[in-house]
Amino acid sequence: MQRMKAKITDVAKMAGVSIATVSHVMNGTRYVSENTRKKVEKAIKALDYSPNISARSFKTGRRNLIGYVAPDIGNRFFALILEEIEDTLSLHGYNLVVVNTREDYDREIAGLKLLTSGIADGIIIASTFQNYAEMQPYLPAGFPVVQIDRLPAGYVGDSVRVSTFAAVKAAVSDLIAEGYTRIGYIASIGRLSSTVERDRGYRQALEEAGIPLDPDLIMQGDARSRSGYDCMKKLVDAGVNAVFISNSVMASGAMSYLDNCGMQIGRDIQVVSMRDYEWHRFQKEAVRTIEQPAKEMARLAAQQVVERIENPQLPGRETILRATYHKDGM
Amino acid sequence: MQRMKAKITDVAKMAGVSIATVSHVMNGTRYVSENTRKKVEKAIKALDYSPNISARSFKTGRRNLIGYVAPDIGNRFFALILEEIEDTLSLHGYNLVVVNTREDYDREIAGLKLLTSGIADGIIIASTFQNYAEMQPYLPAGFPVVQIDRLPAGYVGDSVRVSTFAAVKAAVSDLIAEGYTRIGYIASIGRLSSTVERDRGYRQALEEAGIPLDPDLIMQGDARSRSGYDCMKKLVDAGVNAVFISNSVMASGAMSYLDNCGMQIGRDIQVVSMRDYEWHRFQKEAVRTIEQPAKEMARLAAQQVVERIENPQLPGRETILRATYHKDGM
DNA sequence: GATTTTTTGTTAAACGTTTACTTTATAAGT
DNA sequence: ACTTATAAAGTAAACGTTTAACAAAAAATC
Repeated sequence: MQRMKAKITDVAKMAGVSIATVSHVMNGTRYVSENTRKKVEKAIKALDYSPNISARSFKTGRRNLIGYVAPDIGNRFFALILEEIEDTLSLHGYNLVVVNTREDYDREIAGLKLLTSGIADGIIIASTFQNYAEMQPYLPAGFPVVQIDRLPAGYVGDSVRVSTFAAVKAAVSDLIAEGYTRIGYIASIGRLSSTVERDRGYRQALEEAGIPLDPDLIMQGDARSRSGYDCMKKLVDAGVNAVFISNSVMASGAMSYLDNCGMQIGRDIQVVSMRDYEWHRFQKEAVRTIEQPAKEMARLAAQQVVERIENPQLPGRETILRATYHKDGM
Repeated sequence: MQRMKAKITDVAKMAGVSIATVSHVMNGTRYVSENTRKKVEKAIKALDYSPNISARSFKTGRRNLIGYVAPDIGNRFFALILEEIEDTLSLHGYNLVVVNTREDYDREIAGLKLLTSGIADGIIIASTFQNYAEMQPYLPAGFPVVQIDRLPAGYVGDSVRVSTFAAVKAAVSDLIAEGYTRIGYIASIGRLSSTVERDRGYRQALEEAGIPLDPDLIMQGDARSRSGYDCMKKLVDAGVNAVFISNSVMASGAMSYLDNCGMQIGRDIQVVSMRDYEWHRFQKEAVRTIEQPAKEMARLAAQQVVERIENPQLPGRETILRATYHKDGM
């Protein structure tokens, strides 16, 4: 026979006190004399009692659960963020519910509906939507949200992201200063805030150096490795001696092509890529990289959503971190 | 002014029916005439009503949340499993709560306590505990649990794991057949079921070929890259011409050493490693690998926990998948 | 036309907590 | 000794659903 899980009334009965006292002992919401507290704690232990979280959540309206809505947790970048969010939240007594949207609008909407309907106390989201207007209907007014990595246009409120503009510009300017003039660019798809900045960085570096934009050196990739390979091929044919690749997955494909045709990075061509957290093997190569402080971003986002939950009056905060440019490999 | 979120009574009032009818319309738990259903649905839409999940969970005891307790979600292997579990669960209407234990016993216990106290309907766990007895106290009898990847000794119940014994043995036997006799082995730490099998595979292959075990060729690593590097160094000094590395992280370090001293894999030395999902770059190298069907394992575990929840009477199932040996690189 | 069955809805009692309000006992102030 | 303040704990009303038990109306059966 499997005995029923003990409830607060059982504890109260055993300890000879009221359920209110038991509750207060557990939550520390009221002073309870040393003596009775001891009794209650003993009963709790004896009955192996733990409160019914559902009942508590129902009553208090707090669930101590935060939703993380990510476009692709298979991507090392978002996985790293996931890990760090989980870690930070657990420090604050929160747990993490994960929704993987796979860059799909419907999945994102479903996730938002779900999380805001009473599952989570707050949400950290790297949205696939480019405009806030599209997601706003699914976020109840005042619901704690922190946008991470990407910032949908028109959004006002808490957000944490990394500005890559300066780092990209520095990297390209650096190439120019070293005498490279035919600098290719493999762009990533989308008009996400995170990718638009890289565009600006590349363009502005050239502009400031007085180098005209050459459309033949700008390739539009689709964020997949194969596409990086193909774009690199075209750029090599177009005679570039340096290239900036806006996405690490494409960089893998691009470097694969360079490898195939015997071009050595750092000698025959310069490569600047977003730094990835996946291919440690690149360490040895002379790839220049732009690193986003993913962990710190995640940590801040987690802290921010907790603060928002605990103090809804707080004004919205926009936190911007800076990417760093590494010239000497990864 | 921010108006209150609508509740079931508001919907009932607006539609001119009882709250019971509204509930039945939402859950399809009883036939409701076309006419009244329409009215209710209209009211739901008009009020933008969605049920309070906490209240529902509290009442029904179901939360539609599954816990995933993993030792290291920063590890690509467990991240991949996480991704696939999330995907499969969402198909069945469940969401995922993640607990990252970082191979820490206390964190695992805390996670189990939490998840079983009313957060989750079931758990999928890759436990750090080697003996089930150590974790059993934190799992209420009858609580739906599926052990994944690792099988604590003494556990009887649902589990999904990959047997690497045959593949490891095949790989080592293959090396022997090709004439390699000084085959090193870099072991991973711990007595986890998953690592013990690799041990057995290596030993048995040698035994069957009549090759005596040479303790000098067996290195005990600590599952970190640095350790792989050091062990490899010793093995090279000991004059191995082939090596089996029980852990992909250590393999990275080991190969790094081989690289450093100019040894080419496939020519100067043969390397068999657990196949990793991280270093795609290895593809080009002549590394032989042993692949675990992580995704399938995850999918099955997710299905299994759902089935267990929906049918608690089901007998426990132990699902064993087979790792595959790839001779021709990754 | 009376009885039974089916269809469609309603009523009200849970579920296990938290917490505002009330009570009792004890100490302090006059 | 009487009131007043303080300390410690108890009472009971929520919270928003689901669902068993019940009721009324309509349809079917005799």
